[in-house]
Amino acid sequence: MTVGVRHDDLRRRNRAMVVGAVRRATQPSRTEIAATTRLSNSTISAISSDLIAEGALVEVKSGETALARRGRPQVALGLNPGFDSVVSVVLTLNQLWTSLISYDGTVADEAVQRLPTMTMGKDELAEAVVEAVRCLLQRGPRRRRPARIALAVQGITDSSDSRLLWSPITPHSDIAFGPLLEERLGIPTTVQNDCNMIAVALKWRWPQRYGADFFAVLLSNGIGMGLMQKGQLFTGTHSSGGEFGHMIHVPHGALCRCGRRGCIEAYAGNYALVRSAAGGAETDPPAADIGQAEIEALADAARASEGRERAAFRRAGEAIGYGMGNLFALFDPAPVAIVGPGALAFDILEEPIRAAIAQTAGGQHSGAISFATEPNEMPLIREGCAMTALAFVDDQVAARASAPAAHQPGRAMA
Amino acid sequence: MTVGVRHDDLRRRNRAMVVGAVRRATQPSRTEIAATTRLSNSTISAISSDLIAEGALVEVKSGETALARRGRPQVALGLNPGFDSVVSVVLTLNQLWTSLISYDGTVADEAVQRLPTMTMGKDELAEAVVEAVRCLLQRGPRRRRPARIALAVQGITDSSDSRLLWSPITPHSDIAFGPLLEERLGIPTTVQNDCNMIAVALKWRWPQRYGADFFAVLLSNGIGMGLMQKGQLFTGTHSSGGEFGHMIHVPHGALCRCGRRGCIEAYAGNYALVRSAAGGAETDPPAADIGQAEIEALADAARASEGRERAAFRRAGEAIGYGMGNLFALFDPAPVAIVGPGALAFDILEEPIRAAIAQTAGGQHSGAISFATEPNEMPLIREGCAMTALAFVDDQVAARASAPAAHQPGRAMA
DNA sequence: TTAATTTTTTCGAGGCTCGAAAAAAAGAGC
DNA sequence: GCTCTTTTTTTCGAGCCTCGAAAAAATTAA
Repeated sequence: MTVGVRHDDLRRRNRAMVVGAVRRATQPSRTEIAATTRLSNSTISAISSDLIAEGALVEVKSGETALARRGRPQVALGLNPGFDSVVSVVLTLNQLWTSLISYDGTVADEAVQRLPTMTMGKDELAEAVVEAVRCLLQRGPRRRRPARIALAVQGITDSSDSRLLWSPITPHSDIAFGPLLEERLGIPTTVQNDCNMIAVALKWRWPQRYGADFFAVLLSNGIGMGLMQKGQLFTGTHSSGGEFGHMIHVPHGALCRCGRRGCIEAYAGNYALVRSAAGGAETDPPAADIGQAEIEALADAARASEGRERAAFRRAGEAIGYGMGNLFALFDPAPVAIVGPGALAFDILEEPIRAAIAQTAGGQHSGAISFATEPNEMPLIREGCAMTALAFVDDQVAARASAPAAHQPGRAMA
Repeated sequence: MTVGVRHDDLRRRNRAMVVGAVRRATQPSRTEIAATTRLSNSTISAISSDLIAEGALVEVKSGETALARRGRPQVALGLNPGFDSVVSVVLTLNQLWTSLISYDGTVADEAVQRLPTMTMGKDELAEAVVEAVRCLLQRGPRRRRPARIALAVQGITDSSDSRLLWSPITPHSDIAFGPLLEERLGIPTTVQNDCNMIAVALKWRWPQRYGADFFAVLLSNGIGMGLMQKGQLFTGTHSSGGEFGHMIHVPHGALCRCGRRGCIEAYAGNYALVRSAAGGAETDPPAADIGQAEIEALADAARASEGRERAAFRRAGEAIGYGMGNLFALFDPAPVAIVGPGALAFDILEEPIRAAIAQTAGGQHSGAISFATEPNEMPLIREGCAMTALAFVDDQVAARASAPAAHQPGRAMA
């Protein structure tokens, strides 16, 4: 913050507080908002009446009177679903999910399609995304153009959240999804890392479990991580950062999908489990796409008896555990969410993970570290993506200095 | 930020901006401050006249007219050295440095003493620090009590910056320096990690080289790191964090001073170099305090010919390089400062460090990463410590709502 | 129907920043 | 030495913003 705070910044921030309070709480009254924001009732009254006049908020007449108390009943405020909308797009290996989200966060429409991402051309892939969004927007009732698109992809995005720098789902690099979608559809677009979206979603869904500090580790074909630190989503300085899966576990170690040697992913990714359980050499080339069934069969075999499968999971757990220990050395220990297909094998992974953490700087707290599992990552990614897009709209709403109110009768001039 | 912005926060922030601008720039004029803060001239005028009335700032009559231009000459504003003072204390293995710093950042007095930190009792050590500060304060001319003490130590501090949780310079853990010094001397005290202070100092000294993002790696008997990310000093959530030296380089690897196996320090710390060059086993117990001369002899031997010494430095560089590569995977690449005695051997370390980084996720930029060396870490630690203490005073100054002005004539009431 | 209670709005006071104008403090030119 | 020009700094009124107190509104309890 090198720049001074001007007078209008104050209003903007307090408007953001009010919108944020309404989004976080479920239909709070003005008095409740005043309590959580610690602003005075008069300020909340002024700001909320502005926001209602602008159409962002609505007074909700709850049919069931919440609590028949004495006194003037509280008036619940809610987000006006029709005020605006956003699009959340999730691009995974061979699949493309699109959702239309109302301003209040409800899903208005949704679509999934298959897409051969690995074999498509660069432009072809980008155009497919444009087309999918266009299709989604055209098939519903006639609506205003959404205010924002958020696109989540596995891989590395740039710091301006507009480009996909690298991803395992496509052989192409540096795809400018942001500028392209903006040009073709006229909608500002951000590109986000999928694991970061998982972290965002976890915080929204279970704010008491996933508070200011936690790790979300995605165990799937690749290994990803999203990290909340001091209440903020952690990102790199030039990119999405947090490339946990490609931290080096063993120098000169197993061959990774990324071409390097000894990455955590090269021990804990699905392809690594298959390679290791099959008794292949660590330098055998990684398989492309492993089916979920194959991994489950491996896990069952590992549960059944000692053998190559169990050893493979042990090596995977060790890689994850040492990696997490290194994270703890940097960030300090925090709760961990194990997300994705790998969560189904967490019963086999937990012991080696904890054993490895105990060997690291985070080790003194090894027993106290809480793990939770969440096998299905897709709903989280979509939800995080939607909330990220909505956060942009909320910022815009907060910044919109009490709208010019042109052609808007019923509003007295001061 | 869950709490609303009230009206007085605005003034507080803008006062902080002005104080900060004066501290950063060298005696700027009001107009220059207005330019850097983007506040209006009237606001700067009002705030700076308040700050002058309160005694924090002074108008500096520079003997040499900076630039004989036409028009009313600018009046330079400076920090009033006599306004307040702070104490910076640096506790290292067997040494204790204390400095009295004026509000303008100049060193008013300074003292060093030897101290057998490894053999002293817990209370004894703490009392020695109290006594050293008391001694420093008593020997000069009679002054007001300093506003703040900042204590820098190698090791891990807690998140409230008041306790030393663990340190290699003493066998004791969890020493409450903060509360103790505050109780005994009546001066609020913060305890800080030494490498974090190095990072702070680098940013103050060479803001263009060490800007918003850089790593400061201390190579000494132990391995430490301070990290600036997005303009902020990086710290853990419960502790000072950033324990680079105790990230695991090789699982089940060499024995570290901390008792664990395979830490980066166990390959790159002074004791590790000596152990490795002597042909000792990786599990040989680490030596306590290695003299600087011994390391320089090792480095000379390594420069002279291929052999065990050169191999030791190569292993050290590899450990550092892989560790930095892992940092780059999380934070993204950034300039690196190699600080401390190890900087003198950087000519031998650079090649293996770069080679290792090239094997990691940060590898694509391996050649572009800039290294700078700074062999003498003590001045940096003391400087960072002083600036940290002064930052607290600046915050207080900013928060002090235009002082009651009691018994202060010559100030018209509005 | 009246009293009590709680929420929400209204209103004036006090602060803060800003732009414009005025004041201040120099050099330039004659 | 005097006036004009230029630049910095201060002054002053306008416009916002938040706050506390009081008023208004909307309900239950008696």
